[in-house]
Amino acid sequence: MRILMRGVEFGDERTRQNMERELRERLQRSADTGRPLRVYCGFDPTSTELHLGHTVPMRKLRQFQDLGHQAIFLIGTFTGTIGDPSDKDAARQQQSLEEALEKAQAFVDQAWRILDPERTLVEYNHRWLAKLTFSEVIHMASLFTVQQFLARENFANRYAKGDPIWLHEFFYALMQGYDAVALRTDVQIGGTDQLFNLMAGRKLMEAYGLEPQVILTFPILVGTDGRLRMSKSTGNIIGIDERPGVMFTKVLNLPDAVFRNYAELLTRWSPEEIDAMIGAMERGELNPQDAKRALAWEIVSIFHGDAAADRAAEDARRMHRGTAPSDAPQIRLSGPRPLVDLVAEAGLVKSKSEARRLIRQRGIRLDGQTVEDEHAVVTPSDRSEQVIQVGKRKFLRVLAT
RNA sequence: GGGCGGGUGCCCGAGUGGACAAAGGGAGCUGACUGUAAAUCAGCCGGCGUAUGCCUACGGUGGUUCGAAUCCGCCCCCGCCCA
Repeated sequence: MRILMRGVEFGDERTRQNMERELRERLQRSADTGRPLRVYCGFDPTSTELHLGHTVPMRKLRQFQDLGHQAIFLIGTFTGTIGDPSDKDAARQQQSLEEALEKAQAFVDQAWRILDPERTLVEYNHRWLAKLTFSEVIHMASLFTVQQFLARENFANRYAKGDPIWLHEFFYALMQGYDAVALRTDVQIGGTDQLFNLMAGRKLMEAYGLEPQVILTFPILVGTDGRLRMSKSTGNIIGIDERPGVMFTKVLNLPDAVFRNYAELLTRWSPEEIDAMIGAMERGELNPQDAKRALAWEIVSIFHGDAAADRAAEDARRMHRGTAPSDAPQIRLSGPRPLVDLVAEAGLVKSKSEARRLIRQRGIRLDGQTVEDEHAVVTPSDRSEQVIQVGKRKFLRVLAT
């Protein structure tokens, strides 16, 4: 129980007490009857990449798994075509079912970094949501009032600003709620921003004569910018499939202020350890950089193992000295090439113009020497590789063919 | 269905015939400073072998004009008010 409730956050003490009590009762009943609880968390396939933000509820699912319960990894192949308004100021762009299914596959592939494939049920909500009849939808809609929706902060804001609120956005909560009905779940896990949707699930379950699910919500993980929720569309993500070195430096470059948020949501550290570290930082006994180095190691280790974490830490040191990390991309050259073409082709910059710009700003180095000439040419050497560095952290190794 | 106001670069937003790749802000990128953070300062910020050059771009389309983000026609879309 202590493990399962760790990190749970509702923003309301009464809700927390109620949920804790309900969860305790369910666990007891499960122990008595031998029926594992059905625990699920849904993810809309809006990108092809799972990121650290997704892993917070996923790891909670894993904890339930490890206690013998049934984890359901639900992919919002249908809800994902509508778009969740929860974290948005504006409506999300819609996509087709085909696109959603493609991304869903990518999600499943990455999910096994956290979940146990043997004990996970993967579900797709288009299987039941696509079959609902209009009268069923109307019935569900009749259980909620427009005022309840307009009371939600993001809708209220958009309404006040005169921004469009599309009718179909209201249905998002109903659809997600119906997932709980269709799956007959005992527990649903989600971010605190999902509270409204999860509560809609409880309401619908009651209306369908089912016992309402227990809901557990968790704080939102902020992105690399240190302010906004981590999400692909904001571009502030750390993907769980990213190379260990990239993951490591991204964590290292986080603003100091998010240390607690990350430590509590992502690491295996105990609350006591985390408090101790933050206390030491505040007293000036621990350099925040060292704390983040430990955090980076811990996070990389969780997803890629200790060895990869060690290597990433070493690479970060090398990069700081201006030498290429061990996993830097390589390119083979048969003859002299203009530097500008080379870095553009290798994808280190978006365009040749950008490359020229960077040279003018002294942001490109060749073997440690700042490149001064926009027309510089790279000539491959048989003897040794050459290292091109763009900005602080992009490297390219050049070898002769 | 009617009236009014809108649709501009990644986002917000100024711009009502040429000096507009288009003010300003945000985001992003580079450099300095630092702890590889934050803050601050400077620069950059559509593309093109760099060019007082060309291409792409101001909801769509068709016009007017030497010249259109700016004017006109038609169309699409959004907000507010009324029905």
